[in-house]
Amino acid sequence: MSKYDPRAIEKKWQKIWEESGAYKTKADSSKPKYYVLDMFPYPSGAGLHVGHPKGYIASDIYARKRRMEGYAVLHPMGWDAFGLPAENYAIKTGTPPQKTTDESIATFKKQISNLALSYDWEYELATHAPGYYKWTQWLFLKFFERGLVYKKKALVNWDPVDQTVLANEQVLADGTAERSGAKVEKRDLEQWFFKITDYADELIEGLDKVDWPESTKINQRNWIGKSEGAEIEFTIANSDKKIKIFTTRPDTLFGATYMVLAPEHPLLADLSAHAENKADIEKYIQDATKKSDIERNAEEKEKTGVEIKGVKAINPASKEEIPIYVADYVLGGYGTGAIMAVPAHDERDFEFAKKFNLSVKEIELEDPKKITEQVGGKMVTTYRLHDWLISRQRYWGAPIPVVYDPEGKPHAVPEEHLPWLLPTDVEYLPKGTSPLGTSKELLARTEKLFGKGWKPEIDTMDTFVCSSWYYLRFADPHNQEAFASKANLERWLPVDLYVGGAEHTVLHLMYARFFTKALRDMGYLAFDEPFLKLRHQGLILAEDGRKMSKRWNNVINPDDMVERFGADALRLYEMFMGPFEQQIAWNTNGVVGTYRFLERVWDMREKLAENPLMEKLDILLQQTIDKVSSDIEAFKFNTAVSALMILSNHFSELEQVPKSAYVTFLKLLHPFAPHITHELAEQLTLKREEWEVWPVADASKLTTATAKINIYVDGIFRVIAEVDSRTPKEEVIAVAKNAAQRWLAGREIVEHKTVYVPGKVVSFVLYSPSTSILPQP
RNA sequence: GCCGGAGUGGCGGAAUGGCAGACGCGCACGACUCAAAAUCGUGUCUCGCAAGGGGUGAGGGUUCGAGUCCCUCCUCCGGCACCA
Repeated sequence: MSKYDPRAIEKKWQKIWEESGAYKTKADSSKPKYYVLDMFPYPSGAGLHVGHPKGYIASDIYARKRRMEGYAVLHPMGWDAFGLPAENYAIKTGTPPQKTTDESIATFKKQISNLALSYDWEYELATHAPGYYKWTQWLFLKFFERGLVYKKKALVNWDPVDQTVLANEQVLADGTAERSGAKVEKRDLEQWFFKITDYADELIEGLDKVDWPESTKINQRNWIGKSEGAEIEFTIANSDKKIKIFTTRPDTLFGATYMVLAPEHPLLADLSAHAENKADIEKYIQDATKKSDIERNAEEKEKTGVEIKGVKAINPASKEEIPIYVADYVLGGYGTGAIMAVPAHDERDFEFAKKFNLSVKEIELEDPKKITEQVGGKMVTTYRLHDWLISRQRYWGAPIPVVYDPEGKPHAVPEEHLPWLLPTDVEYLPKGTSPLGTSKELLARTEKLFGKGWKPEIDTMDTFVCSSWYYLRFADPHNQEAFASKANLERWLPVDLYVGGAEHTVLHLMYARFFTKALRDMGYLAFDEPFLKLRHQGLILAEDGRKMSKRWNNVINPDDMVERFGADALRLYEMFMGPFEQQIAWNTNGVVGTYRFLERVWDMREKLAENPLMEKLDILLQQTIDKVSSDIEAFKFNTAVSALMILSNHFSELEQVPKSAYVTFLKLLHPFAPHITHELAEQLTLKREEWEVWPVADASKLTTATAKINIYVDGIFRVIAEVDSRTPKEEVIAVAKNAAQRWLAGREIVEHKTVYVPGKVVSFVLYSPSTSILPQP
């Protein structure tokens, strides 16, 4: 009797699968399609830890089940390859990002291959490949043609030491730059935007159609932040200037006793020119705009502000003159950047009014619509969502395919020049402008194609642009004529199951939905939502309960686990350790548990027999089929594995295991542990069609012939009686009465309160003078 | 502050309103062994010799029956955070 040897088995089968093309995507249009997608990873130099593959294992189990059910399954993997870590590494060492990225991809791919994830590697893609970003740029041009891309000035984080723009992620909570330690400032720069706000309403409504975690839907709705209210103009005394405010409470207009403008408000320069305290105002504005958003939030919520002295606004309802303030508790980026302050009805306004000794006016509420009309305002809808800023003053991204004529007017690079290649002759070290500005080749290329005095755009695109359409490219990743052919898009899209981290509840998932809707409106797609079913995996923490990190020296490498216990035991453990979406600490002893389970499954082949199924075993078998099937669908992998263990434990108790039951068990185990099940199927000389087929439970056998009746007396569970399932009600109650005699003796049953739940419960309620459950007769 | 989610053995966790603690880990004892490991077996919420009682963060409620539903509160985790 040979011992279970995962190393030998797994190596053998991985080789067979690779050579036979076992997981090639079948174009077979006679089969229904199913598209299972993982959020593609950023290939970092550190490699994988055991937490990374958790989602991949789950989606793989799902994909394997679908194949066994007769679907044509698309299950691809790729690389979100552009991004900051590779660039920062280049800055530090001078190694080109192309090189480090390709090395990281090779490492990731090798680690993933050890786990028998059934990807079709012919569908592999990477966003940094010119063959891919050509189409990212092409899509940019389509969005540009349609007016969904525009350029405008925006405030960005500026590092005065490194002389560069920083991403928000590179600014620490105290407002200093992560790299240089300099105090980050805000600068007004020309930036490219995607007009995602055009789709704000549809992005909210579409959420009702998809099977996503409720919390993710709520997060997206909150992020979009739709809010109904009114825009009302306040005139300025002795001036023809007006200030427009947004409010959700026009009914409180009479109570507006002062106004507040955000420090970024465009009218401020004008107003302060007439103010008595011009210098104070300018100083306040300067201090406030210098602070990063993060810093503005990190500060205690103590209100600050300055009055614009000598300038008054007129409340359009009460006609009273009211003071105007600048204060940073009003945000420039929301509504109109100005508010009417109603301290009687708003906590923040009240706090401010208290600090600056402003009057608080109690008022009667008006009808919102009527008062808005009366003062010449209008009802409007405002969103917290802003247009998507996609310019990055960075090297390692897809170049924005735009050139400027000698007058500085932007022009789209014509399609025939795509891919608009990322130059390689650049200085990575930030010098105050985007690294692409240091490329002689890019400038020469631009002048050669467009003429003397033309200049290239030197910003690159946010990497989220690249990942907003990769799920479309997977339908047809090698197409040179289009981002994907119509036929392939129709065949595979939308994604039926999408698995990935909960950290992407807002950005990536919303950008991708925006792309889908915009491309639908351009006629390229025929569906509204890209991801029909979405699930998030929970983090795997280290054994010490902290996040796995080199810093804590607590990282568990999946390669080591595969070496010790095999990929099958690792896969099983990651699914068994707890609810899929929950964050759980790693425990290597748990892998020992699933390894032992597989050992027992292995040893069982020695006691197979062509016996018929006993009724008890048959029922358990059918129940296991039913449970494992529905649990996989519901992403309750932990209880699915548990059900498999229960069946296997039952096999262990038997002298001989009926072969047919064992084969069914192998089918159910197969998506979880593909190597051992293939090996055992081969040893049993099973043909593909005999076992690589998902079993269906025989519903008629799911219920037992005898029912266990729980008997309650006075609300307390007492005893179980077994009866034939078909026994009529009166007879069951009679049996129950008999079984519970001990607790019923000498007491009177309230007959009409005897509860009978078929097949489950008989509950006797007693007359009881002491507790008076019911009124005495 | 607001919006989600969750509190169950020594640990991870299980439980369509119907036997709380499935399954796994750990631990204890036993078998095998010169011995250990591995493996197998038995036990493992708590009080009690037992019959029986108590027990799912706290308190109340609904119900024949509550871990599960409702109310109040506490704690933890995640997200948003002066959004007018």
